[in-house]
Amino acid sequence: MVDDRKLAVLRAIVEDYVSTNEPVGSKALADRHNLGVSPATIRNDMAALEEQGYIQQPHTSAGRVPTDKGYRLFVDRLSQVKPLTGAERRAIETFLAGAIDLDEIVTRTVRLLAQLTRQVAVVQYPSLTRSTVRHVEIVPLSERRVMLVLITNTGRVEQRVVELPDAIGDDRVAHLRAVLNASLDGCGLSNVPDRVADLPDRLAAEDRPVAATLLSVILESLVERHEEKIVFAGAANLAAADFSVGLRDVLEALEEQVVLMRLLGETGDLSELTVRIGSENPYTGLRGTSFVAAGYGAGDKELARLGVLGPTRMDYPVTMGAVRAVARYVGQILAGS
Amino acid sequence: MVDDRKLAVLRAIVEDYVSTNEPVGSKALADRHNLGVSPATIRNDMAALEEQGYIQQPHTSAGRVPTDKGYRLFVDRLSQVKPLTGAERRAIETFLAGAIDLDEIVTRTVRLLAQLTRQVAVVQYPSLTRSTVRHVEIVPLSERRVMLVLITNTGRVEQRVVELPDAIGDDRVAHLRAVLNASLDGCGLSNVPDRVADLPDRLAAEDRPVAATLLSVILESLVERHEEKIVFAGAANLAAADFSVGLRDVLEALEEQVVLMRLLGETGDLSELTVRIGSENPYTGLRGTSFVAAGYGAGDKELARLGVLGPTRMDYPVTMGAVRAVARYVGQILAGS
DNA sequence: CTTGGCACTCGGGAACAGCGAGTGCCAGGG
DNA sequence: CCCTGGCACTCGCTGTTCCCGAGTGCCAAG
Repeated sequence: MVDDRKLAVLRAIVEDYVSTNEPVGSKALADRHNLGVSPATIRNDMAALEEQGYIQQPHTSAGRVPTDKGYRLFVDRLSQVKPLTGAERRAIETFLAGAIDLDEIVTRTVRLLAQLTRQVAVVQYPSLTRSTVRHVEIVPLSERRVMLVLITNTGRVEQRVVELPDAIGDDRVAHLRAVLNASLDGCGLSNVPDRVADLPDRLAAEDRPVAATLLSVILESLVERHEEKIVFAGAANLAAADFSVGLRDVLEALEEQVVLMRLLGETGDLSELTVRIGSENPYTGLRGTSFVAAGYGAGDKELARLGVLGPTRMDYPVTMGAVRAVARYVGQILAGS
Repeated sequence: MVDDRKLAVLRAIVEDYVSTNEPVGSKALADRHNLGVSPATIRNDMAALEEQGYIQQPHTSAGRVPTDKGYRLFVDRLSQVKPLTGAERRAIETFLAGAIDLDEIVTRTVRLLAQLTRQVAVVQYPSLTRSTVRHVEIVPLSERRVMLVLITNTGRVEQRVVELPDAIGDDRVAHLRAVLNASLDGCGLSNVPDRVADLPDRLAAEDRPVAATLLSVILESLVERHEEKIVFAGAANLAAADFSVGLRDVLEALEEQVVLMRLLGETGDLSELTVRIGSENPYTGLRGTSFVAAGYGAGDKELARLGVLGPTRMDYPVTMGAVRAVARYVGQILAGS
């Protein structure tokens, strides 16, 4: 039913369509790829492929265009990820190596990815919930106000000003700091609630109200603040790609954190590439676009995800290569810092 | 030469063109505004206005369209800022009041402004150089690594991991922290270099290498890091405005921090509105757009700027009203927190 | 099963005409 | 001196028509 030659035809159609952006006809196929058969034969195969929903005609008597289903087959069985060139690898390395803090790593990554793929890049900040506490700092601002700073092993820093129920001196601050760090150091963020459950009981009575306030702030705003930060870059590339139709919807989707989270969120294994094509996307405004995502992380733990959004008609092998490579390099940088 | 009636005609042209987005002719003007004169008279005035460069014809025998010079005159002399409605004010207030830290204030502000004006909003983070040190924190991570955290009076937190030349114990960390805070507390960031110039000399010899390292990091990366962070939102509104021409250039400009800085940078007085129209913009990609900016700050110090980017054909009075109002509210929020 | 041939379809571009909004100019009137 | 109505003119826009050619589906022969 779908013999090898039909698959070869489908592959050729996808490749030609991606590079020319025009419906591809049987004759052009026979010319540009040496499939060893005549246009007429190709036509028969194309009819079969259309029958099964892999390709379709925009208008009667125009060439064929791959459907989402066709791209899916192409990605799953007909293509292989194209590795980057040496020059590209070196460029990535030097570009990312210059970053000095987490913010800059993420910013540089997202720009790099956008430039590399000439599409829209999306990067999620390393997830709080999957990282561990490296340090908790309490900074007195005035008698009844302190700043809580939580530092994670991924270099992320969350801070928050807290109003205290009692005035508090420097020595008590130091004590609380020591206690908090003793219980939380190295603790996975998702385990924080368990660890601190009985903390107030183990403190002197006078410390309890303050400690309770601080803990509730830590829990509510630092740990349970699931909303991961997501940034994107390369929106200008959208305008260059010709699909002006729906551009507005795509831009809107990009500014909706919720949509981005759903795009990135449904996670596969670390460094597995996820490709979501056209109507497979979870948001109607993103039909007509495909998303290539990968997880990244230090060591073997996936901390967050990143990806590239572009027209369904994109060069999947190249895009997938770029996404995979960048994900790996970011992982290395994070592990090393 | 430019008598009152001609100005009235110009005003009418701008208003009509803004609301209809079509070149406006003499007859339509006479109908929709009661200028008390006939179309023929208006035609004469329009000829004069065109002669002086305030309006122009896209094609022979089409209506007239304001030029940049025409908009400039309109903004300077023919319009007055339109205050927001009560409902809008309340919406701003409640929306901004919910913000918990600086990041969120800025994020909410930029979205609010984009939504309010249906254009692209640009907000600069409160400038480091104009704020003062509230606290310096040194957090030991390991024997030879510490994290430096600088907290400003605007709630901004800058952090950085530092490798030390010597191993250092907790007590020496505490000492350094105390010394640093003693000299820097309340100090304007631009004065930091002066304040710390002779610090190493006043320390014990064993502390000097470490102190020097820390100070150089503070100076280089925290204080002298002039590059202010700038964010934008509402790019989708660009696609809605019909000027698909040049959209790509505009998007590119928005992703260039440098361009944004130049847009915002040339500052007027606090809470003075700055309007830059079309070709007055410092970047070629932004011809065809206008930018309305205002400074904001806590109290009477301008900390940073924010603004709105849209097509030259924008509703200036309304946009200016929104920008001014949001700038004021953000100032209040910052002052209060 | 493949291939060449052939009639058919239809989107898209070129050429063309008519409409109508808008203009500039001019002569007459307050 | 300025305003006004009238009038001829311009020219972009729209709808129509026509033609071309790429591409197809089908069929009969190898």
